[in-house]
Amino acid sequence: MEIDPLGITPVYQQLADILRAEIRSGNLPVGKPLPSYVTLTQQYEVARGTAAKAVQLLVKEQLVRIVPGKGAYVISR
Amino acid sequence: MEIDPLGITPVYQQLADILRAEIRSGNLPVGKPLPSYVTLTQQYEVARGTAAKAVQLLVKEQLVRIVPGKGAYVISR
DNA sequence: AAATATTTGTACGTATGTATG
DNA sequence: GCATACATACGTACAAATATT
Repeated sequence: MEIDPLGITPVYQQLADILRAEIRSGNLPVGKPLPSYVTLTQQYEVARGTAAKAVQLLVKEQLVRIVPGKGAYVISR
Repeated sequence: MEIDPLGITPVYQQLADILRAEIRSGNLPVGKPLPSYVTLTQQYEVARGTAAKAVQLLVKEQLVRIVPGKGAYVISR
């Protein structure tokens, strides 16, 4: 999956879409943490705040639960 | 109302609290827009993103509705 | 017990895009 | 076209929570 920084869809949405797809597919299994912000920023070349915003969307969708100091864990798919 | 940048409560929460109080008191009446981000940043000496985050909280609480290019209007109190 | 590393939380400042008037 | 206002995005920095050494 690729992110288009110039696309119509905001980058944070694109990233959330990617992560959601990874969760739904089981590629990111329940109980496992998402890649850290640092990893996400490097892997998708987005800013940290953008990565955080994307993950927050998934939290709102109750797909992940964030544990400060630990990670963002997949709780459902 | 004052913001304490070193307080326990996050600045964006403090600002949201202040604005909420202004709305509840009728000081910021229904139908009127909140001060703009520029005004908020100057008045409370916070960053623009912080002001935006505070206003977003009020949106979530359905106290205000943001109209892009116009302002953040009080819709309830 | 203490120091270090990792990860999320908050906050800053800045730049650019989009919508409205 | 221009000014105003919100939206998105970047990069950076430090604090707080957690885990490990």
